[in-house]
Amino acid sequence: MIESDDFLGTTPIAIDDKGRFNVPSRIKSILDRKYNSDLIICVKENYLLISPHNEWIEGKKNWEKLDTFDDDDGKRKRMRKVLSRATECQMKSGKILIPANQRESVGLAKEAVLVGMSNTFEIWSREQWEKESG
Amino acid sequence: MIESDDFLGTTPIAIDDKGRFNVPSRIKSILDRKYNSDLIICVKENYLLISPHNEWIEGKKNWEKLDTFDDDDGKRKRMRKVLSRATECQMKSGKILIPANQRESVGLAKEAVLVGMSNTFEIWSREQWEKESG
DNA sequence: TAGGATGTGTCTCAAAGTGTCTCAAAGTAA
DNA sequence: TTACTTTGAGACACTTTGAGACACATCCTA
Repeated sequence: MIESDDFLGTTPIAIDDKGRFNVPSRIKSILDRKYNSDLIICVKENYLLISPHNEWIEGKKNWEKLDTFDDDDGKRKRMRKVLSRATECQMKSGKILIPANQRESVGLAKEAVLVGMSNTFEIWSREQWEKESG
Repeated sequence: MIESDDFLGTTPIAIDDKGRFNVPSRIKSILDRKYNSDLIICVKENYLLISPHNEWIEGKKNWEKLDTFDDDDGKRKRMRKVLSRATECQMKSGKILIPANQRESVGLAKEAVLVGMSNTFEIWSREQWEKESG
């Protein structure tokens, strides 16, 4: 099957009682084909940002250049905020487990939404997503 | 048969109980000849916009690059707006399936209208189309 | 070392998606 | 008109997907 290499679209997902969700088949097939099961989860303002590990490494090449003289109020501050709460994770048995503290950080309950963002994807609680998109 | 390379005209189509429609032969022959079966469906205000995947890739070349740490108000938000409303799909067995949530987004029931728009085409519910064109 | 919280593998069943056939209607050529 | 071809709606059986359930594993702390 010929498919695009981009994460796209909005898919409602259900988070189970252990904090996992089934990776939608469209997303899973892109991970299988273009990347692998290794992922990085970042906590952003009101959603979670999930990158394939390879994409993370790519991005890192850019922000690693940030030198020690950058002032503390700008980008460095934002980076610290994100990196300090980021974790590695893996897709296992077609599912992704979101650690409890990250779920709490963005108020993820059972009903959630996965939003494709080209080379990464985001997980929103349904409430937050309705605010964002509505 | 004289064949144009452009999607043109207005064709009534019937959406079946699973959410598929038969691609009108005029449209199908343009897809077969000039493009292929890979498509992108975008949810617009009150209709769906379907582009051949190639056309989408062309547009994508101009996109901004996203950064893990960028603010959520700027380019990320703009990009999310576009990407979250797009889904890729394929014409299969001469039919296109419109996912349930996209059908709901624009109120597509059984009676619909396909409108050619040169290098893309649109799907309207009959009611919306009558408002738009009438 | 027992018991809770967290994390993992696998199964089931309904819903979503897919391939193919039929038949009547529309279109086309002689 | 008549005979032949193409088209499109519907039917139907099959496959894939995803939510939920459940049993088991691991880790931590008391």
